[in-house]
Amino acid sequence: MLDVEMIMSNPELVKKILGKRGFEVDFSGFIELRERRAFLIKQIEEVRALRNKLSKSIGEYKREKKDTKELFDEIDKIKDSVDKDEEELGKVEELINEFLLKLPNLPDEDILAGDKENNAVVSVNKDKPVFDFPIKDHVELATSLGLIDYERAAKISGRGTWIYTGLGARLEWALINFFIDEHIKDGYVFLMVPHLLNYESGLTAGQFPKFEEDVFWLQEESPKKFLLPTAETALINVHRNEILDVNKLPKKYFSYTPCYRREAGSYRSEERGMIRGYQFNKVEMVQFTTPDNSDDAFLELMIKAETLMKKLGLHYQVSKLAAGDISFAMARTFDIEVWLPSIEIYKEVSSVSNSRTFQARRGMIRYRNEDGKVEFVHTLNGSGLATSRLLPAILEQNQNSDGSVNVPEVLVPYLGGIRVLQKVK
RNA sequence: GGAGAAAUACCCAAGUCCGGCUGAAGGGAUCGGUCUUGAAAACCGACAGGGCGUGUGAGCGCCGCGGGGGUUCGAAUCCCUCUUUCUCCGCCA
Repeated sequence: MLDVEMIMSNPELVKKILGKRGFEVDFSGFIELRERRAFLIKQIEEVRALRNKLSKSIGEYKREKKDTKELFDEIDKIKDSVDKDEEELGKVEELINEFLLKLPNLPDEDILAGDKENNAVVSVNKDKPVFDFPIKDHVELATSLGLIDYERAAKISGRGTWIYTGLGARLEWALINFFIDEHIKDGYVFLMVPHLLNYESGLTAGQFPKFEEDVFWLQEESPKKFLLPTAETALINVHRNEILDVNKLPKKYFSYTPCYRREAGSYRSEERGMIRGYQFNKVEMVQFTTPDNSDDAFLELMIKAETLMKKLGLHYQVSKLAAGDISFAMARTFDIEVWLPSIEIYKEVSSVSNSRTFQARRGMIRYRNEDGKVEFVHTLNGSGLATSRLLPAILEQNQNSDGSVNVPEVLVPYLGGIRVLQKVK
């Protein structure tokens, strides 16, 4: 949610900034609605003030056993005059809200306008791995090493799914455990959250109303619930409708959850295997901070995500996303993209974002500053990391000519000392 | 899944039967002070927050007793509805 005062005081500026995303708006109708709202509120409140005064007098008169006829006559005069205004106000506010909920966040000043093509690589880790043998893609590697079973997954569920089998499951779990341990070391609080969330949570996180079609809904539940598309949706809502103590900020959380996404129509040919599925694993970090601390928090999340990648020894690049590629609720996003040698493409394994006050406004997530004033927190999130996408990259980047795969050093302890994934005889 | 009870401020809790002097008793916590070498205790004092509107401002007004709706001149209090929590029964990892 954007700041209404900002829109009202400088609609042209807001329009211009949203334009960086390629988002077209016309605020003229909105401004009229806001003006109408102010007018109606004034009318309604005047009548209510009078009515309250008279009602109070009736109470007093009755106690003193005085005649109240005069007061009732006066009240009769104003009795129904607010009903119509109240009804109109309700409608006006609904329209205002609807409009506001459709506006995406304002990209930060340093964010480039335009779409994907304006994403900028800001750093690269390690050189591209070179192979002196014909390489295999992760589907081939995972299948031949007995790590993943796609066919049986299709049997028990459907397309866009897979089963981690044996060592494959252990490798995936090793990644998750490694990340969990790293985050705990850094002082982040581990939360295990519900996977079924209510509408309000999706609204605060910024998924709704625009992306209601992108998540899985449970038909039977009332009120309706959806499967979380990322742990962020749950984590961000932990402090919804709360006023936090400034001394307890920043709050740092992380969670591991599967992420459930419909991914309707988004499948591309190179995304076979585990690159895109209806369910994938991800460890997610979230911070609630004061505005002052928000840029530092962003940097911290970036460094944390990158550190994990470096420890895994993978070749990746960091992209600063252009305005049009930044998701709806965010003001800035940097992606960490891992190299997949088989398709010669970098694929996102982490997305670190700052929503500034966008989510906080939607969810009324606030804090009391040193002066006792209540302000919105900044909310940030970052994957740390998407394990299901990492596993293919590890297989492909670490493959040997005989079809075996070297386990990243940091994962060896989590795999009971196994250093090389080899074909089972 | 069935039956019942409840939701009041930072926490506990009264008020709800019988609508008006209740934007809400009392206690705790917190903050400030007295006392003390310091602390504790005791005592004194402060303590509804928040949203919205209006005003340069002190302020004034509107809305707030789980959410939404209704009855009424007037609702914490009466009615409807939803949500959540607790207790008991059933089922179950």
